[in-house]
Amino acid sequence: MLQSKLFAKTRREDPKDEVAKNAKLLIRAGFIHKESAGVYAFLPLGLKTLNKICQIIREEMNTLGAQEVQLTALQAPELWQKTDRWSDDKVDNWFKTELKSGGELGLGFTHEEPFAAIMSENVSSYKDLPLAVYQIQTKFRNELRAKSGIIRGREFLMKDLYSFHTNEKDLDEYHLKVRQAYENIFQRLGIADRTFFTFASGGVFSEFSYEFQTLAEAGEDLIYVDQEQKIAVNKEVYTTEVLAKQNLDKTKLKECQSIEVGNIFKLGTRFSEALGLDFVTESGERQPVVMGSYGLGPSRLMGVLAEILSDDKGLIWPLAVAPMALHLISLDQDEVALRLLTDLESAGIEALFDDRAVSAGEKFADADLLGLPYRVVVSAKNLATNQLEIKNRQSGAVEFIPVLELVAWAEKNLRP
RNA sequence: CGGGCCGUGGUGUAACGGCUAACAUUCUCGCUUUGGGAGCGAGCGACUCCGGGUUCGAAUCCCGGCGGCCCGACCA
Repeated sequence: MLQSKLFAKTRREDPKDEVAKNAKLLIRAGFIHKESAGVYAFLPLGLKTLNKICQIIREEMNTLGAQEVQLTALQAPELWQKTDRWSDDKVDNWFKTELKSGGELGLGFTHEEPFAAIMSENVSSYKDLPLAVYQIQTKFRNELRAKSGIIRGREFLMKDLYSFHTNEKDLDEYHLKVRQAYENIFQRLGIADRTFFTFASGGVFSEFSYEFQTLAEAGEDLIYVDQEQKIAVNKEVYTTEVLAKQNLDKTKLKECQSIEVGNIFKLGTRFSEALGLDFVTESGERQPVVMGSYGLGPSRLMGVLAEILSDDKGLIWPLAVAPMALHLISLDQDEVALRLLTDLESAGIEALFDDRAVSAGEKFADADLLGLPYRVVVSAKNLATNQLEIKNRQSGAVEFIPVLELVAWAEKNLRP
């Protein structure tokens, strides 16, 4: 695609109303637009990256056998009153609105209730279980204080998976599978080595909940990491008792700042009992369904990537989620570059060609800021020896290849 | 929700209570230039967040509102 036509302009300076690195960089690079505190729009490049993150999550969810659905953001009070989560005293981050026809609706901040309710229409026998459904949907939370750019917004994208089982044991087994799927996702996103399965407070549902915490200086959470076992304990449950229970040696733990990128809750029968979600067993008894829920925030993940994979010049996207793989820069060699772009695109390789009439320095600076994985320079100097220069944004490594081999190089190096 | 700081062209900043609100950048046009945000010239672009007050006179002082950021609290 031609950069001159791209609806996104880079900025030279940091926005004054942001402190978080992820927001500063994403705004400067034209990936997102700030609408108000904690509310961000996704522009073409940002949306491409967000969609790629979603697609990776989707593939792993589908591999698990979960089915994708889309529930509504608008929520009627009745369901939530049954589980005692409608009142502002119980849940303080609802966005609620009056209906002109009378009555009230809220914007969903999570979806245990509607999922349990829908399932009660579809599950009646042990033969219907187990079952897992998920959605990737915008969630709304009326945070008292939004902060950290797109890492903690009032409107954000969330993948929420819910599983339904006949018994706890089945839930436990499924929980391990989801855990593996999450590990796969973090692997593909390039943050697996710094992301830890973490024990956290179970809140009202159970003794523990489980989180996935990614180490980052900008993190809001404090966790205690056991590097060998790749396990951590959130500060909120960091007690001698818990450590003993999880077989963790206090002297081996390291205190780290981190960002919660995913979570798993064993819900048990809290929601199914309240909402009448039950099934008939083989022996003809009626029992409540056992539920689990599993969250993952695509937009937050994007913020985390911006936060930890960037440098002082700008963003650095891993190939798997970069809006495009290649950034073509022409130094007064637009014709050749344009032909290369056409060749790449007809081979199905996404590239951005900086065809703007600006100085070389500005093109380089912007390429660094946008952070596409590879920068290809087409210049008279290189063409004199019939070569192109390819620079890896992350490692800084430079290689030269014959002009005619660009597509072959791309097919070899840019395919997942 | 408590505490602190702050709201000036698209962006980033400046301006003692007093001239036509200044500078840089972006943008437009022309020239020039192309290996790290190059140069010259000419332009476009702001009722200084909103409402009230003090004053001969308010971007500037006072009050209220709204908005932003940070610390804390909160965070299925």
